Amino acid sequence: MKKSSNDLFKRVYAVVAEIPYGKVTTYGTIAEVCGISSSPRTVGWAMNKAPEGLPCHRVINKTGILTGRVYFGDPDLMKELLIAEGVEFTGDGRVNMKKHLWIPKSEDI
DNA sequence: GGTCTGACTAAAT
DNA sequence: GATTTAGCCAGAC
Repeated sequence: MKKSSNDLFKRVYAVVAEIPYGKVTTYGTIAEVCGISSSPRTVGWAMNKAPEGLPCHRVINKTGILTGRVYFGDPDLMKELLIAEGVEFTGDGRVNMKKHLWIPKSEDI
């Protein structure tokens, strides 16, 4: 009975689901908390299959760019959602993670 | 069962 | 300074 990987997915979903309102995080941060700091791709890939109700729009890349925004169905939907939550954007179209970057805790999972 | 891709990141060229 | 490769984990074909 080792579930091996399924547990990893649960961690990723748990972290993303714990992102507070008006906050954002990065794939690398989530991966690090999940214990796979070397594979942030796995986190993003999990987002691809993320179930509904998961605020995956609060998960962005380290540059602050809304990656995978097209996967929402509307390329601007992701940005609109963050703006609606009070997240600030820079003139470059990037998220002001300096103020809204939220770092989860492994003990919180 | 082997191969490939994938919403990332960092280092190397 | 910008582009490309390499690394990693897990699922889909």
